[in-house]
Amino acid sequence: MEYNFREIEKKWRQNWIDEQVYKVTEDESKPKYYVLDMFPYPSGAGLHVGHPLGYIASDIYSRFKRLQGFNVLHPMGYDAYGLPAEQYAIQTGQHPEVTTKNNIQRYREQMNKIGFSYDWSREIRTCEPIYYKWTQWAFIRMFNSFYCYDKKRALPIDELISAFEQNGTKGLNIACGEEMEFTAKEWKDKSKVEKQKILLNYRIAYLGDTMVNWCPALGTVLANDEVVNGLSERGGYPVEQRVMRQWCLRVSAYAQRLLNGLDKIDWTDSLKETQRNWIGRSEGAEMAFKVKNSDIEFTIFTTRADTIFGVTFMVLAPESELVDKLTTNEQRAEVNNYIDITKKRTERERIADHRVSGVFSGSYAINPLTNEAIPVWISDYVLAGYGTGAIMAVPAHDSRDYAFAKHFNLPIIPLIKGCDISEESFDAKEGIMMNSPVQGKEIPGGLILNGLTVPEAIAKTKIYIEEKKLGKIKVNFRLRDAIFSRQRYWGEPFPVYYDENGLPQMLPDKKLPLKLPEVDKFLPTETGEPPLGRATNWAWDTINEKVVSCSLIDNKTVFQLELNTMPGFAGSSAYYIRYMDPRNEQELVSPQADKYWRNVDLYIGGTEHATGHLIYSRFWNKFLYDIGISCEDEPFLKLINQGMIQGRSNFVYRINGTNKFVSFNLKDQYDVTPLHVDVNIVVNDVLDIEAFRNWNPEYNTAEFILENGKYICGWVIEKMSKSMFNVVNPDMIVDKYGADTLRLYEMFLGPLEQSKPWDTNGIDGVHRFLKKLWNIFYGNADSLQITNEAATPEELKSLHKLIKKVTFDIEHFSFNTSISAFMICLNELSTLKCKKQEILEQFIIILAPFAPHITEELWHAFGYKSTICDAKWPEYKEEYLKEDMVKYAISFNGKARFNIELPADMSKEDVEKIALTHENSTKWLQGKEPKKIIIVPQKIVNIVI
RNA sequence: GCUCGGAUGGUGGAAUCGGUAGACACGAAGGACUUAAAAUCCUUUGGCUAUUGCAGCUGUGCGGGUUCAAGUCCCGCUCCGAGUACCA
Repeated sequence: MEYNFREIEKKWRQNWIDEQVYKVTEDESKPKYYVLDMFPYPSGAGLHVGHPLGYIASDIYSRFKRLQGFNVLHPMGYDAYGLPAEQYAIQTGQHPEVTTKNNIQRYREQMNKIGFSYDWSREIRTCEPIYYKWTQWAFIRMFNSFYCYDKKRALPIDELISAFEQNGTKGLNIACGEEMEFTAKEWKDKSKVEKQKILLNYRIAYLGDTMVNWCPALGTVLANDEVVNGLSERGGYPVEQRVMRQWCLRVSAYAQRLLNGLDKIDWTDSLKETQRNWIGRSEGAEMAFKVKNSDIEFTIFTTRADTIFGVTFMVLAPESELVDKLTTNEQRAEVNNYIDITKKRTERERIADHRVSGVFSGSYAINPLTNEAIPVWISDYVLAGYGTGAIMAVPAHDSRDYAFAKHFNLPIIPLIKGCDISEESFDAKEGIMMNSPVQGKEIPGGLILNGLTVPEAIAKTKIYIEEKKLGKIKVNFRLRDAIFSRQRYWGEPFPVYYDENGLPQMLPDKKLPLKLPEVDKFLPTETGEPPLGRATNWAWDTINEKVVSCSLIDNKTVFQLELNTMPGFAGSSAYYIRYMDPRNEQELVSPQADKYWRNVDLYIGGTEHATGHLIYSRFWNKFLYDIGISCEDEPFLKLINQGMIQGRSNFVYRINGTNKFVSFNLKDQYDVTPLHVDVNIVVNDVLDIEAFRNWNPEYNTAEFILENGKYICGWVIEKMSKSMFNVVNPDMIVDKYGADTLRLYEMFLGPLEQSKPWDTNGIDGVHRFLKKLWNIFYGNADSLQITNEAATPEELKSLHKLIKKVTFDIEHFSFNTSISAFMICLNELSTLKCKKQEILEQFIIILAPFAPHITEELWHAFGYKSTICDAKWPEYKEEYLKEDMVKYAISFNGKARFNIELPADMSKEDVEKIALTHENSTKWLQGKEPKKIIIVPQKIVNIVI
């Protein structure tokens, strides 16, 4: 009987759906294991062959864990809100919901064909109200919380209000936008509106004025990656920097916890490092500088307090509020001119173009350690958003300050003995201090750093600053708060309306979800409002607590609802929690479900989410942990990044000016143009000439110059894309070879975490393996050719070697090597002509996670029901693996010379004796006495002469 | 610039604790079966030298080092990839 994979796979796909074998529920009798894939954005192009890589790996792991007796939660869903569907809607008028639904259906069909063991009853879609209700709910919780650094957690905002009422801001160590100070009395005297405004400075979800990329032509804020060279990625319109009032999440409050948490989780070092860099903790000091002839004082942040004696100027960011205060009348015109110029430059331009620019403010600051007056400059190399937006410049020991000083001819004072600063600054934190203070400028009782090493100087300066109250030790983070508003249609609406004072108010929980309204077009309004401004029913009636027509807005009881929507990461930040209890309408997750499933044990996905989703998710989870919803502080215990699958494009070579094509190895003899050719009509780099003629009418009459009767194509690795004709669709592979072959092949391609090109050149190998397996069972017969004879030691050894290897490999996510092991074992078994059920049964079980369809069919042929229900992962037994004879390599001075086979239980001394007296040994020893003999058990006997 | 990876036959890749490098697979060459093709099976396959027979040398990007023994560990480079970037 032939291996008819099409029929087998179809049959079992249906059976699994009918029997609901993948449905899981909380089961206290079994240990839980949660395996999660990063859910996809359902794009119009469908899945290509690169998408399933991680899904196959996680599926193998899930099935493996299930066979080991774990209760495995393995869900899938869709990150359904997003830009492409909205852009498509703008162009075609097609509602994004319709496009999204169609795309989801296609994704689902494609995934079903690959035989994944998802519990589809738990499917979630971020754009469905039953799901986004809880995104909105969590947002309201964040609005009603603040972050306390002392308790290291989020707390209800009411606690902050009572703290203000009792002591004002005294003694509070809490996350905020700008530092505020007031007494309890001052607080009580403030109006209700003022109080609300102050509270926004502390809420975890807050409305704040932040610098954004604003694209006037598109009428929306753009994310950094949507802006290319100062122009919008879509349409190429200019983008400007603008301060806008936006919803933000105070992610920065969690910076230290996000950093600490990395030590507790099993992620790759490189990914942890990426997150550490992104969080960017830097320890330093904040120091106050007085302005000469003024009572103004400003603070700067520095990690090099030790270089204070080398400060020769100060620099303010152009956006800093201090600029206006410190600019003197003589300099005002010049400063304003400079500010105007920098405003027009986009963030991109500033980053791309590092030319030195700046302007003198006219003011001088007083160095608190030397009492010298130093000029205050303004330059765009200082960023408003980091630290205090002001720096002390030490040109001798900072390359940017150095460039600035050289350009404007400002003094440079070297502080490290022997450093050469004629060409560039000396930035390293090493060496012995000098000029600190400069000889002859010592202040009685002042700080002296001369002769100390840099680390000693840093420590001493910090202590001095604190003692003299010149400043304080401060830890700064690069991690910034997340901007949470988008001027988009296709996203979660905010459960927010604006009251008569323009202050945001949350909708009551019981009225959630606030559903996305219908609009006539998916564009901004004529007055520049976001698309939701087009909705006619988008006002909140506070009396009847429902959405009503905008025409009823009176700003007394009926108010405007928020017009922004939430960004893409809103829905993906806590989806893994929702899978635990996806249909619960009363709670985000029931405490029972949460306590059972806890968090994700294994998360597989791409590395591109390192500084986005994986930071937001950890933040979101920590918040839910603080408010008692999630019982775990970290959401993803182990994380594996699957590599990207690149395209492998094929080329044909057309002789210029003709319709003649020359084979790859002969092309150098002609004047040719390489042309992309559809990889689907090329097999092992050999062109299917007939298919090529039919591929494009232009090539109907094409002629070919062949080598060895074949047309060989050239190839190159590039991104998988339609325009390169290198997109390979998984459906096609499933159709041609079957899902099991696709699964095995994608794993066999190479290490999971490595990026690699898709290349079907080796797919026959794994397909042959499955055919060979089938032939062991059926051969040419139509009935099973299996016996009940007892297995021989050789057969048992081959099998148990395999069990040991595959168990180890799966646990280490080394799927490519386990497939090799299957092939080796199958070859051994066919050499032994093994047809024994005892052996083959177990072979089938361990292959089941990799190739579920064929194994299910063969398992069923044994008379069992389903590997998913009645199979158990076998344990290997060392006793079967024992070798009777051990091969020793006899080596002289580390060079292996010959092999001998000796009984495994022979003592070291006897092995030594035999090795030395072996006839071949005398040749190498030449009568000399060996200096040393080293025996590595079961491997090598090394004789040192 | 900084951080983190990587470099092994014609190709994808193995070598899990420093122990006979090249498993497994593809491709290629030769052979068997077949009217023929497909499918299947067998042999060879890092390079060089030798080949009637054994065999020998060399070899994991480059240059050093440690060790009886290095693809693996240490030092110094080269190249490639990823992330990040005026973060004071």
